[in-house]
Amino acid sequence: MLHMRYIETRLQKPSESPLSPLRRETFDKTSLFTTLTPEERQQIAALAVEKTYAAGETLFFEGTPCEGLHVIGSGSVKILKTSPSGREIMLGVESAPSSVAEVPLFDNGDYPATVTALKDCVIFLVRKEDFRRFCRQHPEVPIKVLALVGRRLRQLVGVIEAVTFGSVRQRLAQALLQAERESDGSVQIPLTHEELALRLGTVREVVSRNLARFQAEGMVRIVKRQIEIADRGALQGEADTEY
Amino acid sequence: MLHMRYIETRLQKPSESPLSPLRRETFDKTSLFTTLTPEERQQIAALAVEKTYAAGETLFFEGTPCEGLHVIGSGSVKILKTSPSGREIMLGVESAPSSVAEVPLFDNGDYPATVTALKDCVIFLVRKEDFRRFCRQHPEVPIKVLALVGRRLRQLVGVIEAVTFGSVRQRLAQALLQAERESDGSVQIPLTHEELALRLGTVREVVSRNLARFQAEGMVRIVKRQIEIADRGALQGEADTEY
DNA sequence: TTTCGTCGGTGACGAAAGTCACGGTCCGCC
DNA sequence: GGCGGACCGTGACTTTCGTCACCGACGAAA
Repeated sequence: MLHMRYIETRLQKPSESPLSPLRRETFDKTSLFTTLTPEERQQIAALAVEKTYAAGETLFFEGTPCEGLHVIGSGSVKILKTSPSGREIMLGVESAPSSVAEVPLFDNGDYPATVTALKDCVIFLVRKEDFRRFCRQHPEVPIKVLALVGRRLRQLVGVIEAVTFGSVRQRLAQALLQAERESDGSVQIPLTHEELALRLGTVREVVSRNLARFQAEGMVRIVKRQIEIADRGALQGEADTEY
Repeated sequence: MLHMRYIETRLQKPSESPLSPLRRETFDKTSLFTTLTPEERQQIAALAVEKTYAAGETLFFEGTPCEGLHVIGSGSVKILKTSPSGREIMLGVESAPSSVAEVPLFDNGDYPATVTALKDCVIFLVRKEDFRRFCRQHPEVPIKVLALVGRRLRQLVGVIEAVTFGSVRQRLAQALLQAERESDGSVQIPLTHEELALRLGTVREVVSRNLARFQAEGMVRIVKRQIEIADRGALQGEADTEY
């Protein structure tokens, strides 16, 4: 079996050249591999190619063929869909330790969405064939992938609900609260109006106006072009208004 | 091992009481189980509970706990999300032989959406624990589930794109073409304006007006309250207008 | 045939979102 | 300090949606 030979040569390497701490740590922590033994995690970790992206760079575009599983070692990324006229809508955010592009690994399609770095990122790319082979040898892994994909699918359903039945005002409130959570702890929102608009699938002006309303109503404060949350409770109420 | 005892008792039944033709056929045809041997398919088939639903009945509601995998033996269902104010948006359609509710099987959450029968249906319900146990014994199955969930995830991304960037007019054109495909062959669309509105996440009046426009433009004909497609090409063009 | 319930058409209106345009503000850099 | 680029605020306008209201058309059942 040629496969076996190939795997063995790849898998013996790590004992000769030990894995970087970040690489080891990443594969230890990411949810997909928690059921494996440390040795097995090293095996899969050794297969990955390390890549780095600066904030703003895009990892891949929707509609292009899938290279493999992108495991996020550090930093965070956003998953988004673009329209030809330059608008965008954000489908989700993933931060280390996590992964993106699980879906096209199994249905042999192209990437369904674009992914770009929010912060500087280190990504470990496990090639499609390597990952699928690994899955065959470790049947627990696809189960974990399913759990992850399930979570993402739920997020998507939430987005659909918000876009279909909700207003920009509501989605903005949600986005502000989420952004606050992402920027762990600080009430400051490190996003421009334009960036918020792209997350929401709308345009800058609409975000500006809605933020102005929020400020007038005392829900947010804008000092020196910095958005900060003034009344989390009120915003939360706005966010989960039932349509 | 208690598990083994349990499974054995369940699995011996079929040889004593043979499975119904529909049941056998369903599990032979549905994509999740194509990699199994006929005997294995019989095992899983034997675990299922048969249920029937009349058109319009709902199989389960979003937010309620997941019982198991719903395999569609005959008929078709729609997957949808509702708003408290009575609006709906359709996330997808599944027809026999297929299945719904794969996701909550693996992430232990509630159903993410509601599913109701479009036509009279026979459903085979495989209880969650049974299915998960079966997955552990047959690692090919989760892979197939992943492929299916992947397809659904792509559909969802498509819906998001359509509602975020598109107009009702465009989505209506898409829905008409899709409905035509579902009603295999006939140009007649067996849907009321209200039903179309619910599929699109809008309201009846808006659908009526847009249909009237389509008719004025010669894309559809409405005779005796029956919508039929008059100019498929033009509709298709309308449907995939880039935003 | 009458009746009643469902479905469809349409006008009037208001609210929200998107577009265009332009001027103002902040901030880093020469 | 002044320049320039990115970012923000806002007015004016259009279009699309959704809502309300009401009437008319159709068809099944009495």
